[in-house]
Amino acid sequence: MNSERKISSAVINRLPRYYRYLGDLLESDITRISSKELSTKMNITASQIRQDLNNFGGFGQQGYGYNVEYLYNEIKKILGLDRVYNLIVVGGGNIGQALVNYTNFEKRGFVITAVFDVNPRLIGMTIRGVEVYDVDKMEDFVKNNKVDVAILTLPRSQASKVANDLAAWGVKGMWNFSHVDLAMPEDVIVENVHLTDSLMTLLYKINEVETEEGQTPNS
Amino acid sequence: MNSERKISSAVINRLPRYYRYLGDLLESDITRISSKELSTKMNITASQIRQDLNNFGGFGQQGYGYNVEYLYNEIKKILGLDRVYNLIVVGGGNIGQALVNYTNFEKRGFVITAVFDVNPRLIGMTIRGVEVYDVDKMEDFVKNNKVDVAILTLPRSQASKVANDLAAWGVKGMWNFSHVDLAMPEDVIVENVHLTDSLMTLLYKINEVETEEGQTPNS
DNA sequence: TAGATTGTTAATCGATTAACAATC
DNA sequence: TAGATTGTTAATCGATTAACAATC
Repeated sequence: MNSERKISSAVINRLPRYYRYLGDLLESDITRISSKELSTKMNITASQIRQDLNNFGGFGQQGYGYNVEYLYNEIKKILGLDRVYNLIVVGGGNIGQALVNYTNFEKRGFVITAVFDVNPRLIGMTIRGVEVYDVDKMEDFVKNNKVDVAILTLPRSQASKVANDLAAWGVKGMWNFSHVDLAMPEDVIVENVHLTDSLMTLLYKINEVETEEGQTPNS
Repeated sequence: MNSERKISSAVINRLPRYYRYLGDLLESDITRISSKELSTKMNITASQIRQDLNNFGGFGQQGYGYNVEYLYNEIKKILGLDRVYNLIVVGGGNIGQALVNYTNFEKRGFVITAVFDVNPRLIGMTIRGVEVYDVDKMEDFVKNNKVDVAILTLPRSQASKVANDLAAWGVKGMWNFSHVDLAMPEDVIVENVHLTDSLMTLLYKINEVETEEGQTPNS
């Protein structure tokens, strides 16, 4: 609640996973869970769970564990999921369109309000009710509508310039699917989704396993 | 080259980024680079670069630095990118289709050979030349064609069962876009792309910055 | 009350950074 | 040769795990 010390990225990255598991428990009508039980389900240590949660407060009770619904809602608040966010998609290609069509986002309160592209064949179209505008309308749009996050799904060559513009116009969050690293002012947050990199690490690990097996017959 | 000790995930996750920067340098006709220069470009320490690379061998030369083209090709080999991989997409929805349409994959040697879905309206269709089959044809396909990686872009409810089947049929790599954690045998590698989780951590950080600013006027 | 389980401090482990001798 | 920069060892830092007193 009070920002006593900075929470490490490692912890933050685990929060959505806790949130998901607690949501599942809630759906299974489980009302309480101990860090021990949750640790078994999630394949992490109970110690880590308790340490992680205690960064944000004491949500449990000795001898009892955690109330699932209460903890779920607390994590929801911590993640800031108790309100709606407005997002725009910049780059109406494959991935941009797929994200607009992903209906689960809306259910969670992530609302895509506009798509921007340079392609005249896309401009004026509507994707699941969301209009595609010419990028030259973007400045106006961003300045006249609350935009929490820009989803960058445009070619590498254009991403940096566009991100700089958006940051200058006040957008504080960049969800970056473009295959470049963005240099942003420190009050602008960038979260990268580098799909190609992700696939490459998978391939590395597949080959690593194959090599190991070749060398030491029984793992 | 020889698997003396296990390389940590932290290192592996950085390899694609090195590869990308070296590729960019190569395109700019830069022939040599020191760890110092590269560290400035990449915003990491020179020490980390040298440590990372030395997990795989000594690719540099004292007093000179690293030959860009040589290092680029070495990392390419380390990542296993010197050959072609066959992938299948399981779940022909938005994201599945977007990945099939993403032409950059093919250029890198990631070839999508088939899409599987349950939806009769998709089955028989062709996406950029790739046929969509009924999932009940999947076992045959996997057993008769080399499939390096299955891209899982199906609903949460079905993902675990399908992944288990695929693993049983010999698929060693799962690129998992479904919002569940998969429990696989240890010779099967899972790389998760949990888009919702990624967006949630972004939102957390945006709110964190706003709070800080509210409390301490000048950062 | 006794048992269970938290919150938290201390110990361990691993990853990053610094330092420097080796050497191109 | 002198200067530069690596490869590698040692020091530091941070994150994870273990332990246990507090307490429901």
